[in-house]
Amino acid sequence: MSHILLVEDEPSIQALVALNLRKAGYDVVAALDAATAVIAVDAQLPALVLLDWMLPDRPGTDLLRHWRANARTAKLPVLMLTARSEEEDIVTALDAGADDYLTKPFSVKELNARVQALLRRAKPDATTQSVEIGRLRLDPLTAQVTAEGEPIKLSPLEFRLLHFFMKTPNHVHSRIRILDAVWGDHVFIEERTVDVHIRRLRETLAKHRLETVIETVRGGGYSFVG
Amino acid sequence: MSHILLVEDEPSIQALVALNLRKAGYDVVAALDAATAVIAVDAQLPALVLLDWMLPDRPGTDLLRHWRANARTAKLPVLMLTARSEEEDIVTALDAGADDYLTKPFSVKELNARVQALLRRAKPDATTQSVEIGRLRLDPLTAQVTAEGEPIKLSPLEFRLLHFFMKTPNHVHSRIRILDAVWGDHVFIEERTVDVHIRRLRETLAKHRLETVIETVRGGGYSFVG
DNA sequence: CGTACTTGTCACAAAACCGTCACAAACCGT
DNA sequence: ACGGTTTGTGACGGTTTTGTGACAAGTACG
Repeated sequence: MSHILLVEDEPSIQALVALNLRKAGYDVVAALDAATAVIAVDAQLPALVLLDWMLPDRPGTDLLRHWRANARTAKLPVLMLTARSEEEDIVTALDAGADDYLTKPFSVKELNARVQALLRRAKPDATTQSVEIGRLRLDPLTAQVTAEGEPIKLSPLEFRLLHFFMKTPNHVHSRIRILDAVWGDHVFIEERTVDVHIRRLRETLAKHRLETVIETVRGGGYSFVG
Repeated sequence: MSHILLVEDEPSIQALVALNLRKAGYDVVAALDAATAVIAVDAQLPALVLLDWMLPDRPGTDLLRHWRANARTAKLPVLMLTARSEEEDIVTALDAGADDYLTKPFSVKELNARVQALLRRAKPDATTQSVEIGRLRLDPLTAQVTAEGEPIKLSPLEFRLLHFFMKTPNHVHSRIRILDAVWGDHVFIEERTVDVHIRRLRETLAKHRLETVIETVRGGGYSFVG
């Protein structure tokens, strides 16, 4: 369920990489230029960015520096894609704050390996790690939720919502925080919509004798009790 | 209430936005150009600035950079208003340090939502440190109170009240002080209302064999004994 | 196309909460 | 013991917050 942003202006490469990453189970958002990439990151912080060295509107390193300078995106894992393996380029890339680089042409296998490595390294915060609390188990990789082995069917949004709660059990989250984390920073959504989705989630969980896991904290928000 | 500075040179938009914000209960100060805005911020730091992209004397981004460079105004939440949704502009705006942006034309509803979100996000975190006194434990992060592990259910107000007492045990607090700290500085509430909530709190705590933790100090107020 | 599913929003219902009052009880100095 | 003052308590009405059912728009998919 990891969110990957691919910033690449060459359509053939973009298609190839996106296809492979999707096949590997990642959620891929593509951007053709730096401006689009900034907006995409702004809307939802991806787990990883694949960033092409050459972009039509701005050098990739420039964009990278921009992200590094911003607190919210400072630790965003970035894998740079460089056309040639010129050492100078690589130095510049790492200097700008790239976590890793890959020179074209690269094999699909190598790409996947690097991506996985970066995601794993960047995750003390388990986003690909499955979470298990009480009788509930949620696996982001396979997008499955089970209660004592029995699968529970959830909509994508409900899944993200539940995942968010299970990542920090017993913590109270305000509706604003929930919106930011589950929907994305820049969405324009009614706070009360959270309530509705909480209800739907509760309803589904209740079918598996889990009616008490999500608790209302009046005036504060909701929390997962475990 | 919250003080908002609106920097916008077009009278029609200024009037519209100001009207709506005032109706929403904000205290709005308007500036027609960058120079006036600087003076206004200098005079009183607003809780939020709505900054137009195009100003007669200076670009809005320029003004924003000026603020960001100054310690006093560095963390001032700024919501930029851009005329067109040109991605280029948005990038520049965020680059200059805008906290959010809004493209004209925008709905009143959306404006309010963004303003509210920014103000809420800017609010300093409430104390998240948990307090433990005797058999009682209060954790603001999870909004839970427990007596030897047993959860105690409290209303939001009771929670804040208890938290206040536990932060300074064995301290006598007058009703006025309690009102200021728990209800807020300038509320118009009967002093005796404190008594009622103390009673309710005591009642709940009594169920957990904690009937003696809140003591009455005749003529002085109440105190938490620990 | 049509169908099933997802998602955001609304309007109303239900529940919880809060402030206040009136009166009872406790306290204090004399 | 007494009058005045302070505090405790039960009850009540109004307000705020949350739950819920319904609906419409959008999406995916055959």
